[in-house]
Amino acid sequence: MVRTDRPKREQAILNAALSLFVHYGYDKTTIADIAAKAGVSKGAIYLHFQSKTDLFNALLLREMEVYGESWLKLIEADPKGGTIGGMYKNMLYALTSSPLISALFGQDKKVLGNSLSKLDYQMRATQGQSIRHEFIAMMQKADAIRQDVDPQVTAHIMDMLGYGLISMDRFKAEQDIPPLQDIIEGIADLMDRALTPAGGGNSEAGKVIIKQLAETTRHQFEKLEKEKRSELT
Amino acid sequence: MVRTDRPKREQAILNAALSLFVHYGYDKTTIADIAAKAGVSKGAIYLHFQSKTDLFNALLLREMEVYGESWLKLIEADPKGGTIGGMYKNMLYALTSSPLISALFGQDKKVLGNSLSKLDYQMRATQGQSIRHEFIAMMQKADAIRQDVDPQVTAHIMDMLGYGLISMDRFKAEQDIPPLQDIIEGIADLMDRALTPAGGGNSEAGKVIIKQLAETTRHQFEKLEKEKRSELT
DNA sequence: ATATGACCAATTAAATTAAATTGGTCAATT
DNA sequence: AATTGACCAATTTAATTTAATTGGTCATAT
Repeated sequence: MVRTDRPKREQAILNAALSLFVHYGYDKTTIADIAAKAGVSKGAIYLHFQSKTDLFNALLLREMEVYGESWLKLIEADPKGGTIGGMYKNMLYALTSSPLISALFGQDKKVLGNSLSKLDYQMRATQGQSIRHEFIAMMQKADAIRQDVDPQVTAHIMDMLGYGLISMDRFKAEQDIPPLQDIIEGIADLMDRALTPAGGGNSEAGKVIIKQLAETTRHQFEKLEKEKRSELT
Repeated sequence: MVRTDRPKREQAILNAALSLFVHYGYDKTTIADIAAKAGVSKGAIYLHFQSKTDLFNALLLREMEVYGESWLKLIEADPKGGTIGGMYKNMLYALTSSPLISALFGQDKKVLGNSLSKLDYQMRATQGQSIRHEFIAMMQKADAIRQDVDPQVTAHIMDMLGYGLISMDRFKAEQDIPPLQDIIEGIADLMDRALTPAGGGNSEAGKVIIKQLAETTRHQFEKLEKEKRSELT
């Protein structure tokens, strides 16, 4: 059939790949599996992607864009989006809504497999995802975070919580972990109480910075992926 | 030599085992290694311990006692030991000062190896170590923690931070991690600010509960180990 | 033009065998 | 009575071979 439009089928392939990668991991998922699930032939995959790695990269790029977009949307919609707790909450929600990004962030060996974990994917994820202390400093300058906290330490603690959120299941039994939503809300509350300046701080200025961060992060992701793609030609 | 007194040599063996286990892991450490390092013969090890597993259990028991003791000592000495942040800080300090307990708590595969991780060591460590929500509830009753926090969630967040503290190095590069002490102090500060009731709360009552907790934990450890030892006879 | 799937080289996994290590014992020694 | 270290069965690790899988191609079909 000549009528199948390419973009649509490309998305179908990526959708198939996403669910298979997340479920069975990169290594255990074969091109044939993806083709079958997407309802196309094996050869067709190679009409869209140069290689399996390239396919994974493309998927990652798409998911990162989804992640960035959903984060931005949450920020826009949230009246409390300008506080540090609100910002963090939205980030975590966005993060947990994307299983692939979560897997990357949590360095899920099962999903990443061996061929991929050797590459610097988790490094890129870490760089892209972890809270930069410069951001905390900016929030301080805008009076959205108390002046007397150490940006480095605060950023690191936030990283710890992000990491813990998606990898505590390796450590605790499922039934001992409260619902994800409750944890996220709890963390946000904790952050707000501990880090908001006396008097409430400047939530409006905070929102501007946060939106900036979300956009920068998104661009960073795109750039990283574009680079990777071209370098693998 | 008949003159070597048993307790002293037993400690020497445990000391040797500790450093070797932490350095090379359980599997890669042989009885012969331990004997050599402790300056005794291989056979002598079996004059003190029934098996390698038994030796490990004995070591664990000793280290848990050290941990419990050092925690209690820190609580006693700390004028702020009655606040939730102070309590947590002391717990983390005690934890990080014991490499074996840390390895267990962080489920360090390298240290625990394969033969041990199959056993329920980490489960026991988790049970013994993680913050019980009942404790949070007690602190609330004593007005040492705000009434309107969810004990389950709060306990879990504290677990996340404890876990993150000793396993973030798997995730972030060494140079991106602030000094341990700074992180611990930062967490303690965060906890205090977010969880202390308006007006400061009742720090004295808190201290009593915390001391109770430390002692209970210690007893729990002992009981668990004693059980394990007898059951392995 | 597009799409397919049989086909292949190359990698990976499984099975098999051989070699080395090690937890634990005990006769000999002090 | 206490301690040792050579010794052994049993398990682990390493090496080797064999079998299966899979990423990627391309002649053929639509």
